[in-house]
Amino acid sequence: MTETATAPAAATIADGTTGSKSEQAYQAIKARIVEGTYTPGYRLVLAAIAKDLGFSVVPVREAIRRLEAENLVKFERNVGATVAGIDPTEYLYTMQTLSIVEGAATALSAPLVGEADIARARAVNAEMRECLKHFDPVRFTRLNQDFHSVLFEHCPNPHILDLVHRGWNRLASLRSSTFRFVPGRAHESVDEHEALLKLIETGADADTIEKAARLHRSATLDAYLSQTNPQDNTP
Amino acid sequence: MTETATAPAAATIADGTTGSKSEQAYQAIKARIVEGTYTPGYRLVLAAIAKDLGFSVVPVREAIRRLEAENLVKFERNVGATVAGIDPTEYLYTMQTLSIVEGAATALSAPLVGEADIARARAVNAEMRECLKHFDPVRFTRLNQDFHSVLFEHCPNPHILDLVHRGWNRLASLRSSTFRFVPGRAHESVDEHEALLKLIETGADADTIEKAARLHRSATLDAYLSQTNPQDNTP
DNA sequence: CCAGTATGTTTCGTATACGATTTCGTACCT
DNA sequence: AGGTACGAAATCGTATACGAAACATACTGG
Repeated sequence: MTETATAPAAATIADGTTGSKSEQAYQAIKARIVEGTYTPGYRLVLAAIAKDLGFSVVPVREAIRRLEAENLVKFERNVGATVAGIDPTEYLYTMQTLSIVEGAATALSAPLVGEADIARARAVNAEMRECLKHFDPVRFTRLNQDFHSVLFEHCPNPHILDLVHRGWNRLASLRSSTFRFVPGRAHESVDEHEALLKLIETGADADTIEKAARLHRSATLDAYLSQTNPQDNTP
Repeated sequence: MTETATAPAAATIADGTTGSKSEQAYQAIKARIVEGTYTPGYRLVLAAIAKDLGFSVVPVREAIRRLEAENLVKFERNVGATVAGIDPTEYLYTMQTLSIVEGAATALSAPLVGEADIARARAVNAEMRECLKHFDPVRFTRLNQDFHSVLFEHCPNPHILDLVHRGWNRLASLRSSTFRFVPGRAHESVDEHEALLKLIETGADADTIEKAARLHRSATLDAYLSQTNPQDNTP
């Protein structure tokens, strides 16, 4: 569930055959970024990574190029690649984009969400509510992703789904999302989750679901913004 | 206006210094795809392109990797890359995605669209109306892109804007869009353009504009679908 | 003591080379 | 005659190697 496959269909490899080294490198580096081994700003030196993974720099270069296209790393000519940290502005852009594509994905996915899915989502949300007491932002954020994954993962349009995954991946660099900064938002979030589930359960129309999902996300963004209003570094 | 820069900011190069060969290769290949020199299905042989461009295969490989991430080319392991033609299913996915992101971009862009922009858009639309008589789908499609570019290009969120560009680029492979198949749609399209302009002019709220822009696009999609309903090759 | 230049080190960019894999044509067997 | 197996050609994947650019540092002249 926490798995966030972003690779285009052709590159999706499940069995033992791990694919080309280029592909392996891509998976490996992405994993390290998403799981936090490579923190934002970390300098990705080609030779070092190549040696570490055990093959030459060429596959590593290709992998990094792909990660660049996904905006997971920032690449500068003749200088090198660094893990793309998210400054407040980037965070805003990413969240706004995600609110739109995830809203759409959730709406498109809704008719295909079965009772079992609803139950699972509700279970996750219960865990989140439980988690509110001994508040752990990292765990809470992971559950949050699990919850939403259930709702949008059935989206029949793979392009949109891919965009949603990419958005979440970018956010994964900050381990704890907004909730670390705006703990109050966590409570509201859990409640909105339940409301969203009710909408899907009762078969509300697509537009209503889309709006709800979008608002749910942009509310998180707004909470963050009103928290950190003094900052304003436009790029 | 017809320019569709998709490259990430860092790679945007305007002056004579054309940047790395990798970058040059990327630009060159993309240009050939978009302008139709490489038609869908065209087989991109590394060595051939490298020789043609005058440098080795390594930069070409990287370029193709980037194009793959943009879904402009399809890449198959140990087989090679081909220009990603768009089959009906892909067309559907792309148009649906575009309807969503372009709708959002247009809405976000609307408050920043000035009178000059409106005038320009209206001029383009007049040309389109003119073009309806001696109908030329290719020209019409290009004007169509110009028109919409004016409306969404001010979108303050670069991520969303990038997604819109990518969508248009993918569609660029089919030179003439839907209008070749459903000429009747062209008339409606021109009328809807005017309606959209009125909405923006009068400062309609974001939601209204977004819906109008989205519907405008999905109507084109629907026209195409009802035209070619017998086909149904799910991937 | 500071500024500007020279030098050295790190890291990237690209070319070349060779092994691996697929594809296609042809000959052979049934 | 049709299908299968083998082999050659084409093409990709990766390693290695070397030149070029950027960054850090030390040195010299004012």
